[in-house]
Amino acid sequence: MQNTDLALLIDRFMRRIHFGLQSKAHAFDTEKVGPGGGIVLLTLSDMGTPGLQELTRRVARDKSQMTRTVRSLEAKGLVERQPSPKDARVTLIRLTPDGEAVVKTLQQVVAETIGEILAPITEGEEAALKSMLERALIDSDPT
Amino acid sequence: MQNTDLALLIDRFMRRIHFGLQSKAHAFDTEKVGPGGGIVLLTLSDMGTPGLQELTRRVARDKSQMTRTVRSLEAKGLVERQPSPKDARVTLIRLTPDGEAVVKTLQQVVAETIGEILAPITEGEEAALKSMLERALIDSDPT
DNA sequence: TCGTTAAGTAGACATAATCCACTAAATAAC
DNA sequence: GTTATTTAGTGGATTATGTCTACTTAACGA
Repeated sequence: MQNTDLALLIDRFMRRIHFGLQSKAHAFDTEKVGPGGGIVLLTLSDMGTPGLQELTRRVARDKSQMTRTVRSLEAKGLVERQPSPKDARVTLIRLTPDGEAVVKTLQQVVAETIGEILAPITEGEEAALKSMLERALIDSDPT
Repeated sequence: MQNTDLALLIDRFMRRIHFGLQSKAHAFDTEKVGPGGGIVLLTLSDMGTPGLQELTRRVARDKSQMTRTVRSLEAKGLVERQPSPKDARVTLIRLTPDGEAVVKTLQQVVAETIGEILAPITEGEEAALKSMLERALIDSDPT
């Protein structure tokens, strides 16, 4: 039941990834999207065309923060926003072609970085890890 | 090689933990230590009496940030600082009895929170998860 | 002893989190 | 149908974190 160390490990792991990416950032983050924007872009490529609220929940950020992040991405031409035809309250967000291109680069660099960190882990274990996280996160909507 | 989603999963997982803890914070964070301070306290209970630099590397933060965090914990009487007898440059940091007490509470709440999130995961898998993270983080000193 | 490296501190600035109040649209209650 | 009540999104204000640089003091190697 002593799961505290797991939290610490996960924290260190996240920071390790963050660090690895940052050390390469100058080489690929040409749009100066930053970690926050990067996660949003990657998540968008996963979700398609969500509303802002949906997106916010998925990445577990604050609404207003997400508004600002998306605006900044929009200003860079990486995402588009348009009102939903079904519900005039919601704004649908989607990657532009430029955004897609950035996502591709991001995916490569992220995969490479994680690959380095997970070098001592077998592929089977890695798959197991993904599976665990997916199950743990399914409908764990912390609203 | 498409490890991008793993990074996203890990990010969401961290945020999920963060969120879970925060929703309970008012009930247990009586010292208003915050997430940053909490991680430092837990790490200290793991390390014993490290120097500030050691501690900094372990939690992967910035030196100067750590100085401030530790100072604030010291002001709350949760940690003690004393110069190392071996090297006059280093300041050793250690939990006070009050700090230990806070750590116990933290450990309980963290374990509980993670337990909730990891409910769909078997104990065996959880152990495997820890083992993986430990191996991945061993001497991955991103200095 | 001198130059260099390491530990810690402090300042300044940028980014991100957090809280709260507000508008507008949808939906539920009568 | 008109009035509450949610829900989506925005904006402001404040605080917390991250990041970079510069500086002090001590250790250490030549």
